[in-house]
Amino acid sequence: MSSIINSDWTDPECPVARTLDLVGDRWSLLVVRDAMDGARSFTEFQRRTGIARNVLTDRLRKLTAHGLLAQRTASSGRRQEYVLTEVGRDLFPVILTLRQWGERHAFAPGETHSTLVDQHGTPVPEIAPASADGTLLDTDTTHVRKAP
Amino acid sequence: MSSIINSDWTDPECPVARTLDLVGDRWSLLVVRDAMDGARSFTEFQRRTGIARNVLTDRLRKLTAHGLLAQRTASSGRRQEYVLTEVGRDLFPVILTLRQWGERHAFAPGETHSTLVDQHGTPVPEIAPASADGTLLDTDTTHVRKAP
DNA sequence: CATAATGGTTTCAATTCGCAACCGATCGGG
DNA sequence: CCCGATCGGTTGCGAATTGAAACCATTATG
Repeated sequence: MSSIINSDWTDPECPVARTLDLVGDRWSLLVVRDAMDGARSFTEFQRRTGIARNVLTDRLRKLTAHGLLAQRTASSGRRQEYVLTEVGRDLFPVILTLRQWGERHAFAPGETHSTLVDQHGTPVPEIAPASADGTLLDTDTTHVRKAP
Repeated sequence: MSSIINSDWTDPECPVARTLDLVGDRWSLLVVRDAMDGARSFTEFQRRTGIARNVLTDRLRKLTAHGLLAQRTASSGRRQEYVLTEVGRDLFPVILTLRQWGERHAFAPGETHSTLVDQHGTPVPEIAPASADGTLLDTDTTHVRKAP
């Protein structure tokens, strides 16, 4: 379908661009979202995302090739399953901030949506980026320093 | 080029999916990244991202239509410019977590990359999602609760 | 006035995507 | 053990999206 290895980056020195080169397409992050919420099998990913099967094949392979997913034999039986690696699980803050932005801006007031809760059923608080001294940070108070 | 209004969501009740419906393509988040770092003009976005001009036209229009960018007349002169709205600026945590994941996992050890710093030039600390009581949260300690 | 830059639009070829059909291997029930 | 269902894909094809380049009207600029 398409090449699995991607070693020419859109913008090699920008970490944002590199991340998007790896997971910044229409479906990869939804696959990761579902993996975080318990999906392991091809069919389960397909059912949850609604992605076309050939495209899912491609995405699972790419995510695996890039080390975000691992394919291992299911505990019982011979079936294979896809599980998040530590690298893949580390996308948690990305999925969480996407979720929180969506909750704030992509729903009409009063419209219901799913929520992320912790083990006690308590909703996860909103992420608020802050500097080391605790002051809140945003676009106006930060800037990119180019690599040396 | 393509329809500007998007009112049939991939997965209507999931905020992650809704956000990705709005900005989850190859280029939109890079446009937002550059807008956060000072780009305002068509040419400047084109130069920084390297995106094809017709696609850039489409993305700027979509981001504007969805309220992440606003098109206003530049302070001096007659030229137009694109600026982030409050909604667009609120993607800051998303861009930041994408950046931090990239820094951790998309660079070889010792490879240099740009860095996000605050007003004092101090690097922005890593985001660590935590529950209200302060315990760190990750994929294993949270789950999605479906809308009621 | 000539030239260049800006902010696009148009055209066209190449990729990518979505859909449906197909397929071999396995599972599960009778 | 046989039949049907399920799993995990692959294949083929038409449609949609993208990328590259050329073109163009409207300002700036020397």
